[in-house]
Amino acid sequence: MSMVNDVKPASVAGTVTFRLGVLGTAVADRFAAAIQPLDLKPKHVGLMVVLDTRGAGVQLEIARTMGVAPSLVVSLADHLERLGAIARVRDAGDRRRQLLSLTKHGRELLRDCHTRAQALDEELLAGIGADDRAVLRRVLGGLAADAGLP
Amino acid sequence: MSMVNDVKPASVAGTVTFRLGVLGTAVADRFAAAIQPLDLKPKHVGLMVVLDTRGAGVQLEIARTMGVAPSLVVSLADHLERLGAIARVRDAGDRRRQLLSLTKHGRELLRDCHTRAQALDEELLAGIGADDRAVLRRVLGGLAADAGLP
DNA sequence: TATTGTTATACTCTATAACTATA
DNA sequence: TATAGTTATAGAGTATAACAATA
Repeated sequence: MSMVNDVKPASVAGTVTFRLGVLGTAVADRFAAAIQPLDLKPKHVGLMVVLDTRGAGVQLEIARTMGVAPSLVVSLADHLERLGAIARVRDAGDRRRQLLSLTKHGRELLRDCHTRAQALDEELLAGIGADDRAVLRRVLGGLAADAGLP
Repeated sequence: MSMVNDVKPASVAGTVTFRLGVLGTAVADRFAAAIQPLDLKPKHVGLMVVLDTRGAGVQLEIARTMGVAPSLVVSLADHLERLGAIARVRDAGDRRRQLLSLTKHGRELLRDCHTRAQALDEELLAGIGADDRAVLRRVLGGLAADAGLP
């Protein structure tokens, strides 16, 4: 049996739902500011992460994975293509399909995003001990997996 | 010394920054759907939480606490006032100021939001053990406090 | 003149719907 | 006729700037 009780929060402010929502918004804003010099927004990074995780993909499937409208994938991909971060190639077997894949430059950009995100992690987690950090990473990873996110 | 190493994630997808951003957005969307029947949006709840936590307050200060523009507090407060969730009273000492405070109905609404958020917590944390839940709640609370959030 | 709140306006993000090309 | 992608349009959310009332 556990030494730690799962005490329910006394107010909405203490729920994981509310806290994740508020913190997520604040953190996303800071991440957006950190990657602005790269001419990227969080959703661009999200698309690149999908390509990095699942390999090259077709736009409609990427839209489903990201939980956004297909038309949004078009504009995100347009921008990333202009930056030289992704390549768009027609599927020879079905010429309606566009296959998106990360370029070398795209992988470099993603690496740069990683560095910047790690710097924000350091600020964010400055007051958190190593054990708690590890639990946080593991639990957030599990929640993301449950939600079908990369 | 700790038994658990603070292993750095190998890609941006594994950073706390990225995961909080993505999860926060997803969770906020679900919370928004859950409170829609109450004619509330997450920012309305945020404003009520500020009033519940810090007591009655002046609009400009509330805007700073929430990290939003003062003009947004006007429209949020307009809506909450129409619902009968808050009262707006002119400060007698400085008649420029409006003092916002939760009404009885506002506290009831907040209680209802709490119930709905707890239900989402149960879904969200279904696969997480009690110890991990407790750590998650504590760490998220700490991060929120560090960020000056309620 | 400075400050609080409000109103007017504009911008960003994103979705829905119409359209094109291919199957 | 159905599907992948694109373009056009519209709506939500929010900020900035102009304005009004009070200090």
